[in-house]
This record gives sequence, structure tokens and C-alpha cells, in this order.
Amino acid sequence: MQHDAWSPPPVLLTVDLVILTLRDGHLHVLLVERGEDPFRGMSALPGGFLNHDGEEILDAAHRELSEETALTSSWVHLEQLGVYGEADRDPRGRVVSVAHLAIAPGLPEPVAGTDASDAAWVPAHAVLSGKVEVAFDHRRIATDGIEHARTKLEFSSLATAFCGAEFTIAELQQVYEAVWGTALDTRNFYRKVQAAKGFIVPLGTDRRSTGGRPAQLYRAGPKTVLFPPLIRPAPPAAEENMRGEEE
Amino acid sequence: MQHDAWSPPPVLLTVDLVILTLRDGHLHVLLVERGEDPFRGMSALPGGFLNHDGEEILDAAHRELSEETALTSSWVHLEQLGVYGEADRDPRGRVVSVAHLAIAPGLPEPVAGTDASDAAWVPAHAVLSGKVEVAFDHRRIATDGIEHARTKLEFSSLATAFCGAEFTIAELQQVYEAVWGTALDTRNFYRKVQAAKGFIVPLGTDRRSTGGRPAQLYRAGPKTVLFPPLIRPAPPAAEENMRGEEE
DNA sequence: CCTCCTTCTTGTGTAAGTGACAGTAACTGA
DNA sequence: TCAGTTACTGTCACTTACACAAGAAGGAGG
Repeated sequence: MQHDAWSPPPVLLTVDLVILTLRDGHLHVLLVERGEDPFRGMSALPGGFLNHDGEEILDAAHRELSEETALTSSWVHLEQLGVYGEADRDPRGRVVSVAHLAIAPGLPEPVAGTDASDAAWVPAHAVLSGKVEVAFDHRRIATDGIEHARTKLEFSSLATAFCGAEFTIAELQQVYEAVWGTALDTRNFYRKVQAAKGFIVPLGTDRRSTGGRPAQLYRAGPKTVLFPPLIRPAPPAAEENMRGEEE
Repeated sequence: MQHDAWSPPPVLLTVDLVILTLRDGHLHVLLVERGEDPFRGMSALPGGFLNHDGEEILDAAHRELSEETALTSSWVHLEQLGVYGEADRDPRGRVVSVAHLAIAPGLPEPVAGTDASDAAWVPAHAVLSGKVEVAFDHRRIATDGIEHARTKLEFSSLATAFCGAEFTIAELQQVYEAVWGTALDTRNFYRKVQAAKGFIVPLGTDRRSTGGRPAQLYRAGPKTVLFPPLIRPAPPAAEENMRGEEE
């Protein structure tokens, strides 16, 4: 089927990042304003081409992450999300993007002064709902990334990546509430997170005065998979009445 | 940072397939014997380069699937698994592989007479344990694919992809037992699969004589996400005794 | 026709988990 | 010490999960 004269078509690889963080109790995504020509001036996910032929994809993701944010690679969760390679997704030609999901503790400073013309934290719902236009197929990538994070919060200890090294259970609950967009019962939350052994480990009763009773501090535990998981409450939608459908 | 003279390094894209099926009650993976030069003669996952610049990745996966198996694209589950692009994974140069997971109903015939020198169904445990050597990083890809399938069996209706259009609950249970490698309680299994509305729908009490009582036939239902999920029983390993760890 | 064999199908009791609910504990500042 | 703020906990009703064994429906053979 393949002649010796035939050679496979080369493609260009980019790395795109869905960087999530919490700001004032809401989930935010980092978007940059494109300074280059396709979609110049439009918002887009941070990302870029491989630097050189030998650069590892994950290293490129780390590089882009530190270029766009002032984050050291530690304390940042970074994982591969998937490939987006539709033939017509980039007007420049065949560009295949490896999307990554990054999660970082709250970064109050809206990063700026980097390669990209401008960078800003945008509320996640603004991207999901389409209020903010984004270039390429980046809305789908962001949507997939956010949904991935929401699901992974249920079954893994990913939520601790939104917090710093030390956090309180109340802060952890805020993470879940912000990412899922739902309110949770405090008492049940306490019971569940403490029932999942290895999720969080208590530190020496440190305190953090915020005007009330001091909170116990915890750090992330060794386990990355949560058991039992924290099942996300079903949204009020999807009510399907099926009657006469027994046996 | 990037000069006008700079241009991103091109890479070659391949599509690799982890094709799973059930044969005599055990999970099998399709491996081909490589006829080309890197790792010639060694077993590998079926796959290949993009045919031309405009070929969609998913289409390429379908093409490779039908080249290696006599399967029509219908009745085959095919989804993207992830990207494997380490710089030194292919001695020919920078080759990035988009791995896919394919699941097909039992194919008793060991496929042959295709482009690849030879194709054979290999028991999954032989690949996982390293008994069978495979080229490139294909052992990791296969391992990831199998683990992905195991997890997805819990939360999606993926198991029906291992069966034909019609199946009995006992056959569906065999799928779960084979993929997970564990025995399941028949009564609880019946209750659970029937509790997940939209998972399977009964047909008109057809029968299939196997010497015993005829079995009810079912087909896959409309729902792709299972609720409640079928939680996989924890393997006997991973017993961690943590004492004095209360409160 | 009866019996045996093989396979499919079902119910119950108990243990654990889940969700809804409100009040107490610990500290700060006036 | 009193009010304000935040952190933390216990119970009860209900649902779900698991372990467990007997009956139903057909085929084969006497």
C-alpha cells in the first residue's frame, strides 16, 4: 500500500493549556490575547508550538505554563487532556494541539507583561456560556477541560491542587463548591473528606485567625484516588419520567 | 522570543490502536508483526501514519481499524486514548502517536492477510505482564488502554460494545468478569444492570438454546453513562493499616 | 412421561452509606 | 463579658450494597 516514494505528511504540534484557578470563590480560566495573526486580538488559551525537535510535550506544557504565569512548576497540577487535530481547525495548515489541564492555587495577580499581548483570568462560566469569544476550537477544549476537572474532583484528590500546601477543610469545600457550582452541606462534607483515608492529613492544630474559631490545617495526603468518592450532586435537570417501564 | 525566521519543528503523526475483544472468556489485544524496519519482526499495536495532510485523526483510526480487522465501523467502539510523543520513542525521528481504544464484539477469527505481516489476538495478561515483547512504547499504551477500559466499564455502557447487537445478561456479566478479572455475584449483577435505566433494554423474550433455560435477550440502551455505576470490587491488594489515625 | 441436567432468573435480611437537619466550641474585638 | 464570627460535630430516617440459595424453563435420555 505504501510506496518507497511515499512519505507521511508532517504536521505542526502545539501545546495548549487550560489553566484553572479559584479567585474570590469562583472558577477562572486563564486567557491570553493573541498577538500573532490568526485570530489576532482575540482571546485564546495560552499555548504554542514545540520549541525544537527534541522538546518533550510535557516539558513544552511546563514551559508555556511558566511563560504565562509566574508559577514554579511545583504546586501545579499538570496533566494531558487530549488531542485536538481537526484538519481545518487552524487556517495556517495542519496544526495538531495537545491540550493540557493545569490547576494552580489561587493567583490573585492577573498576570501580564509576557509574550502574549495580555493575559487575564476569565470566569469559567463566561467561557462556557459563550459570553467570551475564543479563537480556534478553544471553547471546546476549555469545556472539556473544565468538565474533566469536575469529574476528577469526584474520584481523585485533585481538589488539593487548588489549595496551597496547607489548607482548611472549609477552604477545600469552597473548591468543590466553586468548581461544581453547587452548594454542599458542611457537616456531610467534613464526614466524607475525613472518611476517605489518605486524602488529607491533619497538621499540628495550627490556626489562622480570620475572626472566628481557629481552623485545623491539613495538607494533601498520599492517596490520589478517593475512596469512597465524593459524588457530585446531580444538577436539577435531566428529570426523565419513565412510567410503565418495570421488570 | 520567536523571530520571523524561526519555524516550528514538524513532527510525524501516527495513529495506534488498542483493539480489545473477548475470546473464550478472556480479554485479548490485537497485535501485528511489524514488516517494516524499526522493530521489524516484533509485535506491535496496529497503526500507521496519516495518509495525507487532510486526513482526520479519527478517520485514520477507523481506516487502520478496518485495514487490520474485517470490521465494519459500525458495532465498534472507538475513542481517543491519549498522545504518546516522547522524543526518543521512535528511532526514525520525532513521531507522535495518537493512541485510540477500540472495542469490538468477539472476533473468533485471528485476522491475517493484511498489510502487516501477521496479526494475532494475544491475551491481555500476556501483554501486561511482559510475557510478550512489543515494539516502541506500545506496552505502556496497551496498559493504559486496558486500564481505561476497566475504569470506563464502571461508569459507562462500554461493556455492550464487547457484545453483539443482542446479548444476554449472563454474557454481559462475562464481559465484566473477563475485563476486570474478577468473579461477580450473579444476583447482584442482575439487579444492578437492571437498576441502571437506559443501560440495556429487553427484547421480545427471544431464546437461545444452550441446553438450559432460555435466556432473555437484550440490546444496548440509549444511555452511555451508567447511574448508578457498577463499582469494580477492590482487588485484594492495597491493604493499608493505619492505626491511631482517628479524628 | 418422567427424571435428570443445565442454564437462567429472582428475594430477603443485614450492614453500610447518604442526606437532611441545628447546636456547641473557640477565638476576636469592643 | 458580651456580641460577632468562623469551625466543628451528632443523630435519625432512608436508601443502597452485599452476602446468600432456591425455583423456573427448557433439553436429553431413559
